[in-house]
Amino acid sequence: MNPRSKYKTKQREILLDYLESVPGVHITAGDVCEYLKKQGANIGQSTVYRQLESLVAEGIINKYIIDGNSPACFEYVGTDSHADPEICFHCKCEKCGKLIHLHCDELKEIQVHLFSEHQFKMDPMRTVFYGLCEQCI
Amino acid sequence: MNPRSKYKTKQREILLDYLESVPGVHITAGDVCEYLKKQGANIGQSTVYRQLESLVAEGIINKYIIDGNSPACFEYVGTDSHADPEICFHCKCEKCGKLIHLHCDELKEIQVHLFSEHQFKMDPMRTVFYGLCEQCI
DNA sequence: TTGCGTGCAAAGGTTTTGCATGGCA
DNA sequence: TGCCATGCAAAACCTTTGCACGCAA
Repeated sequence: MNPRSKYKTKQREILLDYLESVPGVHITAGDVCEYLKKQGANIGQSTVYRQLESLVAEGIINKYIIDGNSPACFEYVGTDSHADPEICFHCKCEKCGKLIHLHCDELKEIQVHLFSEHQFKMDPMRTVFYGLCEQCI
Repeated sequence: MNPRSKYKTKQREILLDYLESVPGVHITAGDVCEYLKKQGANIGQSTVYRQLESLVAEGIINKYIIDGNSPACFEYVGTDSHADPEICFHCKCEKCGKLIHLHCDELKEIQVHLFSEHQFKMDPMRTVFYGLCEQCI
């Protein structure tokens, strides 16, 4: 469950606090660095990238790639992995950036289909549907 | 429809011939450059990138962004714009990194479902299913 | 002749990595 | 004490851009 967070460092805590304070907002690694510098917490950019990578692996934040050349976006999604057995799917609007959480049984059939027909075990936590939301269509 | 191809240059023709010869295959800009160099057709990489961009805009090839850091993938889809463009879905193995592309009608129903039930217009070009492939399960 | 396409090199920006140091447990 | 995390700088990487030249129409 916690592939990387063996140590609880000051830097990790600061970073996590910040991400937690802006839920539902997508932030780039550069944004994080800039913000931290303003706060006087001078954390190296390598650390920021490495911690973000860890947090993604732990499922605490999500990583979104909207466009190949723009920097990746991160977003806090919480730590309640143990409490929620419900599988959650994500839709990300490419235009306004909105993240939509879906709890839909029908979508679970994708998993079944991919597994039985294509021998691919899809991971709903990591998979994001990109497209346009209701308002942006 | 043809935003850029005002001139029909030798380079464009060579590039298009190559792409046309490998339909349904994912190719990166780097792959193209390497192949062309082997063939003795020394086309500058700027030209490759610029032509690929044009061809995407014209709808002759598709561009897929699988992962933020890996290079973008291109795929020939043909010039018959009136015909039904073949939609391609992608599965990426989180373990071995293998990319599987699927041409599956059943998966198209996801699009329909997401649109009719959740008012979300999913973009297959950008959406990637993450999980584990047959060998890595 | 006109001006788009090309090619080279260099820049651009994001992310990763090497290595010595520092800090958590 | 042992090992992981950090930080700095530099590298790596893909892609874009500036500019002069060449070529299609």
